Amino acid sequence: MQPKEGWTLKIGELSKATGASIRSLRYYEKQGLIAPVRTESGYREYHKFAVEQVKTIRLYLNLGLSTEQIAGFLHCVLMNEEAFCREVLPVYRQKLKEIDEQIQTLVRIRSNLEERIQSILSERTDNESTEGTNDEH
Amino acid sequence: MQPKEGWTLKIGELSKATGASIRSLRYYEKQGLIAPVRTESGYREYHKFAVEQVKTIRLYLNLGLSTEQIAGFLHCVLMNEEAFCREVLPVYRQKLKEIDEQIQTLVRIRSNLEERIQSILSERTDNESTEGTNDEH
DNA sequence: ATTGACTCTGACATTAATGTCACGGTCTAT
DNA sequence: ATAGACCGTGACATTAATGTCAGAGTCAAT
Repeated sequence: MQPKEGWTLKIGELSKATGASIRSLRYYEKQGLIAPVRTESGYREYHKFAVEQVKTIRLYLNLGLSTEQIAGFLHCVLMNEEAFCREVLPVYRQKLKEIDEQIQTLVRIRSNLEERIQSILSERTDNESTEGTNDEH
Repeated sequence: MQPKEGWTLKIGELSKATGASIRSLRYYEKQGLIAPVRTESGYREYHKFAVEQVKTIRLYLNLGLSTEQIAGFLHCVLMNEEAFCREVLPVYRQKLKEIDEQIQTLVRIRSNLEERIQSILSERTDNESTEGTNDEH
């Protein structure tokens, strides 16, 4: 049964669509990050939006945030329940601050790295004229 | 024995100077991230540079990099063995790419968050004139 | 009705980073 | 030389995220 129009996914389909393992999807659910409904027979039924949601979750996870941290603001970011979210404003602000810090940190690392690269490059062209300056990719 | 001039640290001192636990410092060593020398009696003796090194390590760890990944380029970043580092250039470039992606992602998340905040704020002043517009900090 | 692909739950395993505890050696001051 | 603070190793525990496996139910097609 191909996902027809704007429909629901079973867990295996969602897994393939997002790259997250089935195991992980169930884990995310237990952590309160996604909430599929259930069919009569107990199968998980995911809204099509879940694809984006899960991708977002994985993205956060890759940045070193924990499911707990993510859970702290994800229902607001993902679902559009602004009304419900008013009380959550300080949380947003806090997150914003944290993200800013992370960005700063990354930028610092980035320029550090770039400096290193530059210094290697300049030393190289210094000693060995131009040999192996090719990008190997 | 206070660290006099440009001297060495024992593990406890390094721990206090960096915020990393003694346990973690030993772990970093086992992972090949730092290499203190040993006194006759077997005590670890850290160079004063180790303070910066460890801070850098923790920074990377906080960004979700593993000790293994860090080890992959840290000897180059930390020690100034550029000559030895030439072969490691592609690794640098790869990292740089990853970091750029992470930054991009974060920036995206950031503006998403900011949008949310704005929309909550505007909705609020929309409905309730000016009540509770105070920052709760 | 039977098969095969999919799903469910639950349990156990694993990896990374860290904590903690036990037991023993070291260093310094008294 | 004895105490107290520090250090060494090794073992076991823990947390987070994920893998894997077992036993059973579901669904679709034949």
